[in-house]
Amino acid sequence: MSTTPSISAGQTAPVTPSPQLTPFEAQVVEVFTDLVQLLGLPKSVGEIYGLLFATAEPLVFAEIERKLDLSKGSVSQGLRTLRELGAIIPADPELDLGGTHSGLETPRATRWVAVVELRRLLGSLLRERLVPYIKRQDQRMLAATQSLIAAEPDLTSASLKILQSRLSKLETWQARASTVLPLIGKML
Amino acid sequence: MSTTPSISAGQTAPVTPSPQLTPFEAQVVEVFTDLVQLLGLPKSVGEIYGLLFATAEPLVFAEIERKLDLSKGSVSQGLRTLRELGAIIPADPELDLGGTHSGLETPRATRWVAVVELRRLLGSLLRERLVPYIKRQDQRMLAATQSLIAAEPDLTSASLKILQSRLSKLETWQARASTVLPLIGKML
DNA sequence: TGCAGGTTTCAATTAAAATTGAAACGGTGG
DNA sequence: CCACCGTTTCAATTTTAATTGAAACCTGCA
Repeated sequence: MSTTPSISAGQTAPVTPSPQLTPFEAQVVEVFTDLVQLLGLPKSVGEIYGLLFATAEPLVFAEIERKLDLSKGSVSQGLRTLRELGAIIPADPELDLGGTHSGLETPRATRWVAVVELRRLLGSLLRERLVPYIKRQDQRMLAATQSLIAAEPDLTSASLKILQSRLSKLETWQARASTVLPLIGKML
Repeated sequence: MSTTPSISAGQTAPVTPSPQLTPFEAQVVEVFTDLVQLLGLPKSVGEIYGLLFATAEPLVFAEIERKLDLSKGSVSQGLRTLRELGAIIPADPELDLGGTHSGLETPRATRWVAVVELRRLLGSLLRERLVPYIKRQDQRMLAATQSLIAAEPDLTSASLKILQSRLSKLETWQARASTVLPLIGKML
């Protein structure tokens, strides 16, 4: 499976050593490491997703570890994150059903595949990251409003007016976000 | 090191010192530090914008520095970022027009105000961050496609099919993004 | 019960940002 | 030309986040 590796001299891959990756895999991995950093996730998460995206067959833990030259810790953590985001799924349904039908069954490793449907990815991103964020902000806005009320006597009425209008603007943003985002999630 | 932060004797304010801020200001600042970290910008940028958002009158460099207890460097860098994002503007139009009509004019400091219109903020965020990002990704996708073509002989035709379909899916994402985002920008 | 992969945990380490502060840079009025 | 004020620059530092690797933890099997 490995194309002739070890680029050796010539083009030293600079930032991304990509030791065990084909050029194609390396390119795709780069696409996703970049995307993932835009989203504020660790690079390793992008590498793992990128590798799975660039690979037709499912991969197991150990292959990911080897091809990307990552530690077990990173792979474990990265797979967990991607699983939680719904960006990867086990290739084999959880079935135990077939029974213990062979002698050479060692507890086989989970084989992972990338979820490549944009709607699913965006959907869970919204659900997992934006929605909790908005919840947090709602709390904060409430607190801010109360602080403003408490401060009232200390402000000129002109300032108060302005600040009130800004706060209400913020609340509008919030409201818009918390109605629009779930909607988008549904629409995808 | 420090497993436990070792509270020791210091009465130094802990995580959120907010030394010179009213409770209201502190709350609003928190809202924006959080938002800004979601966007992958430095915290200080959120603090500065939050302070300006929470203040009815324009503020000058020195006041920001003092109220947020930031270094000159951070304030300068933060103001620059916010300016570039179109999130703040000078309160006083750049006018020199009136002429040098007074004797007590020291080179006055720029007074900054927050831009509070969501559409403007989102618009420039799209323009300044997402659009350049998409440009970069376009490049990468091209490279990836070429790599795949180059690798063709090394792949089973089944794998090749799958990878080609994934790539084209990626390209679709890209295309959608690069048409939809500018559109959104306009619509705001 | 013991063993053998496979995976997770978590303190220590390393890498990556962000922040600082001192020095340099205008530009303006004296 | 000089001295001053507001601002920017940038190397050094600090802070924060990601990565590592060894040990613990399953779980099914013999």
